[in-house]
Amino acid sequence: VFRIGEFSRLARVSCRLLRYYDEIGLLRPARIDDTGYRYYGAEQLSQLNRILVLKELGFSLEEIAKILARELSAGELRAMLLVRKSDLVRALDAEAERLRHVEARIAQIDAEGELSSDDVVLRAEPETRILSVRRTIASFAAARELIAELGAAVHGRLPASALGALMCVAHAEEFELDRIDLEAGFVLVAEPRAPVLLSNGEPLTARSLPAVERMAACVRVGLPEHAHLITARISRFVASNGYRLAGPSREVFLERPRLDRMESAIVEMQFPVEKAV
Amino acid sequence: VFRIGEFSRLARVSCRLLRYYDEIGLLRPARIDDTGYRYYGAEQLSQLNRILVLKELGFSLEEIAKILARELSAGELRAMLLVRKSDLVRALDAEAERLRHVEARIAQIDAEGELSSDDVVLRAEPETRILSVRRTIASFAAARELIAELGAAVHGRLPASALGALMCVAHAEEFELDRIDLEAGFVLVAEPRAPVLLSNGEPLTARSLPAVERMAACVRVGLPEHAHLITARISRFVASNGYRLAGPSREVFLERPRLDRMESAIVEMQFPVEKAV
DNA sequence: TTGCTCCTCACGTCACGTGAGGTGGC
DNA sequence: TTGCTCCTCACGTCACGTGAGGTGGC
Repeated sequence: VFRIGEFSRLARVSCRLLRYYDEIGLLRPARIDDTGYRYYGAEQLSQLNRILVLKELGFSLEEIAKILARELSAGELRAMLLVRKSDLVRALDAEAERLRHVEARIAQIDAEGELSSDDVVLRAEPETRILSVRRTIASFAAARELIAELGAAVHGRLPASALGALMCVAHAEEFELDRIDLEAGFVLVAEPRAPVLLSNGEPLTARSLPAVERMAACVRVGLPEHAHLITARISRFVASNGYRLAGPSREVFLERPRLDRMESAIVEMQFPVEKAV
Repeated sequence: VFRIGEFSRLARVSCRLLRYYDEIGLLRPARIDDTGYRYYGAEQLSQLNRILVLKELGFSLEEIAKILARELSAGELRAMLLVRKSDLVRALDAEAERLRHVEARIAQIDAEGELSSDDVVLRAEPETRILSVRRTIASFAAARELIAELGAAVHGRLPASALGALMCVAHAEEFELDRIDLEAGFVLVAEPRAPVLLSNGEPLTARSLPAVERMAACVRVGLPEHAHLITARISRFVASNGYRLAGPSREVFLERPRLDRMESAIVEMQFPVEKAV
């Protein structure tokens, strides 16, 4: 029979852990004398090892208590293990990706002498409903006109609360300055009840932008003409972290833009990416 | 300029996070009015994204604050990233191993209909100094005699505080009941100052048992003749989790055994294992 | 006036680690 | 008596989540 100090040395755990497990009722000592000293036997060592094994498998102490009390069926245990397994697989993937990011940053310091404090974030985007038109246009000025038209079409036709941010989707595979395949529209918070028409009678289309698992995003302030700076930054991020572009890019106007002050427009540029294997 | 709610939606973080970052001085809003409302601008969005990027890389908020304040050189950053990288590699390994353990348990439930609440633990053992003799013996009774001899040799020759547990090391590759290659001795807490001799004049040897990265261990109470039950349990653990034996096994007597009551001896059986690739 | 948004506490999280201050046993 | 071991609080951890209870702005 062992006092807590020796028992903790045998089991290679801390005294605090043993007192804690006693406190929560997970592992009670065989005996506690009237001075409060805890005494453990070999039986407790087996019990403790069982607990440590289950802890290693990823169960919480609360779950372990239930398992030891045989309150869980084999089926329930199996289900818990399956959940744990898929969690582990996901965690492994995420950790491997993080490792690549860390390696990319080390390479960056080695190549450039410093860690550029980038603001390119990677995140998941859910599916989004938008109300839009798609056109091939010849200049940034034409894009600006299209946006103005959109604003006019929507004005008063839809409750302000039904509309989210203004956004553009760049569909062209190759970017040509005089032939931009552009979709422009508004994020929809609620579906429109009636068709919305442009001044030329052309209707806006409500459709879904697909969900994107990995969206590389970066905020810029300023004219669309300056977008290539951000594009370059994102490209560098994408390349150095082992991704590649995977679909049309988006520009989300975080504030409703004022056409006379586009130089202070706040835009998030978004590029869908995927692992380049 | 955005209030906290809209800003949190744009950045896809919680208001609580923004208030917390304000509280710890990591990201201050552009302006706070006299009612306490926080106002954020596009500039803050970039800052926040930088923070999120660094958080993703695994830095703590405290470290991020230092990085943003440019209090760390590129060299220091590189060093931190290297540490982070090796942590990640280790974590990946450990997670993969945990995944195999979980899979083994699922397979166990599928095969046996229940989760045996095993008490086989896996742990790292440090190098250990022991004072021992090695002999080929013909029976368990001979082993018992050897242990008795050891106890007599040590009695009074070494301070009790210098001696740890009694232990045996089973060196034989193949286990033959009548030719057991057995090493028996005591764990050394302090080196002996003078040679310690057996009754026949043979000296005990002080030597180091190598450190073992993965030691599968299980406690048993009872006669050494019953050890095969535990051995079988450990073998099953080893096989079903994708390990294989890697070196001589050990028996550690957690309590100094009384030769007349070996049936209540408390012994930890230890088997070094390695990944079976 | 009614929602909606914002505010500041303040507790909870999970499994202990780490003292502080004091007592028991040889 | 002196160490050594044990005891019970009680706070700290890390980065927020989650109410409670109340106010500001259109």
